Amino acid sequence: MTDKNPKPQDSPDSGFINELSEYLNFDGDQWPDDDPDSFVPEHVLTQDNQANEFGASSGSHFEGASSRDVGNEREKKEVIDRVAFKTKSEVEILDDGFKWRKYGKKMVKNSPNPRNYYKCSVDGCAVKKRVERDKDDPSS
DNA sequence: CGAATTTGACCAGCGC
DNA sequence: GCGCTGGTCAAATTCG
Repeated sequence: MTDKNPKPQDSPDSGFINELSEYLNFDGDQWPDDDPDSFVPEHVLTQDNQANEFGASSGSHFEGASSRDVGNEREKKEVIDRVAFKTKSEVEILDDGFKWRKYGKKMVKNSPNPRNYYKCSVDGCAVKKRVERDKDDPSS
């Protein structure tokens, strides 16, 4: 963890900020391949085959920051952290420990399902989230 | 009453 | 240069 936190201050909410660091931890080079369900919110663990999805077939859907090959100050402040992962759940709002407020919805041609845009509504948290259903797996 | 959600419109970037 | 797609904002509405 280096500069993952948008606001590395000693605010009273540094408690969940610290939690955020743990969630962003898998953006680095150490993906929990041996323990894919370690970063899965317990709320998602409603099925029994979800853990298998993470380590079996969906393990190649992870994409780290795209600004790695640049090696310059190109967009280091714009693209701080970009993590893509697939979860299997009936609900779109996964409780990562934060409050997500929906601010937009868009229909994408890539998928018959609408894409939702969420923003962290917690004070000091400027994280944005893009959530869309898998066209092959509406539950994902 | 306040906060969250919804939906449409607007803007920017990219491809042709 | 124009059109298209994706992303964000803002006003109105709904729910707690």
